[in-house]
Amino acid sequence: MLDIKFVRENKEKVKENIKKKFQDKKLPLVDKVITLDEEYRKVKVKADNLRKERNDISDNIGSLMREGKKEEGLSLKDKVVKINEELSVLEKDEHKYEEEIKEIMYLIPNMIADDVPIGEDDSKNVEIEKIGEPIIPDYEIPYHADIMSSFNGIDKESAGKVAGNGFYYLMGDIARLHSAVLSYARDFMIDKGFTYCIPPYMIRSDAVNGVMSFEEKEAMMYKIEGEDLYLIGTSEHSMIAKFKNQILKENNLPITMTSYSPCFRKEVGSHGIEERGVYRVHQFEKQEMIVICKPDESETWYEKMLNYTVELFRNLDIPVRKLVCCSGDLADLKYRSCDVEAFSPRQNAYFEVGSCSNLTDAQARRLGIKYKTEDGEKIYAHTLNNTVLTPPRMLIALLENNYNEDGSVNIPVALRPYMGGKEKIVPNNK
RNA sequence: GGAGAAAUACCCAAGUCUGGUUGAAGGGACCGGUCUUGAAAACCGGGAGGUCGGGUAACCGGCGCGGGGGUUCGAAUCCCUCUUUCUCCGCCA
Repeated sequence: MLDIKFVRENKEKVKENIKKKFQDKKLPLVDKVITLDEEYRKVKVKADNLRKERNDISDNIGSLMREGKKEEGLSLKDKVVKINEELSVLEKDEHKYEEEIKEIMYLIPNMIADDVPIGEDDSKNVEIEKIGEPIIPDYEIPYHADIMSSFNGIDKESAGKVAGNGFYYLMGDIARLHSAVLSYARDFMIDKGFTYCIPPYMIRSDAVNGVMSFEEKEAMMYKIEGEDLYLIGTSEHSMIAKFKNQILKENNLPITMTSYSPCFRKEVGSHGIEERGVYRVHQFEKQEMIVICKPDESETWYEKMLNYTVELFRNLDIPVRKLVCCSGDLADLKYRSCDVEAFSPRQNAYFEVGSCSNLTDAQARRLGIKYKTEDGEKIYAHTLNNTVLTPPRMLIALLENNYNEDGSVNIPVALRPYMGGKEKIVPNNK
């Protein structure tokens, strides 16, 4: 969400930005919101003046009553009644304009960084760096679900009966590996100075509306029947909403937190749920990192956060690449974003395992997250979020990159303490 | 889940019964000063948060006492509703 004043003063820039994002259908909204804003301010001045008049007369009545001049006081009532009649019309308009303006402001995308590559969709995303040497062994790497099966580590059939498509049972070493990577990720981020947090897994509608767009909500969020509660799609939702309507102290910034949560997603839309594997599912778990900082620090934090993810994957011997999101693939609140993709030796390709984003002050303005400077000035903070890692997707990368010809899977050194010291896990039938 | 109490500015807190000179007493913290080698204490003085709007500006105005709505000429104060906190009971991992 942009500042309406910014839109007023930078009309062409805002339009240019919309074009860059290939959302030309939103172009008329800019002029519309500027007109609405002008109308709104006109009405507000009128209404403010009337309210002033009403307050004055009412005060007057009060004084007269106190002095015992009851008749005189009561005779002024009619005036105020008339003012109130006039006012009730204006206030309706005032309210209407406010709502309309807010609605449009929610639709106008955040300004994107100057160096974001221009492109319509994710096919135009730009690889900027590969880290780690991809190794494709001369033996075949099975599909991840088949690797898991060989360990008796997955049961999607039962999950289908119990919960439906898009769910899974993980078992034995595979389940343990799942917990191990999460624990490792947690400790990794704690070592980077982040505060570990376990947030609510359900949030109210006002929190939901603060952290995401209406379309996102419809496509992602599960609602609890009969309650004003939604299952979170990522802990970022509860973590950022935590600071809603708060004025933070400057010396408490940056706030750096790493949160764990299960994530629930309807995955309505383009891709749908895949039949066999655990790549796209309704429920998964995630270690997340969020930063709330001063505006001039957000770009530095963005780089740092992105590199933390890369470092973590490298610690687990998984080759990755950074893929910068192009303008059209960037969600409306984002200033810039970069996906981290892990190498799949089975497909000889990279696949998405995380996403790092700088939302500048767009999310903070929506939620009212500010900080107070030493001079007493209140400034919207910048918010950033990034995936640390998400099993089960992480398990796909881990299993494929550490798969041996005999079907066993090596455990990276960093994970061994979380796996009872095992150097590798071996399929049940061997 | 049941019964009761409460939410006032950065913090504590008066005002709510009995609506009007209360946008809010008092204190703490804060800022300036006196004293002091410096600091603390004491004393003197100072301004009060947030947000929207008008104005080149000085400045002016609206909203605002947990959120939303209502009654009224007028609401911190009365009514409804939601949220949160506390106490007691029940239930539970």
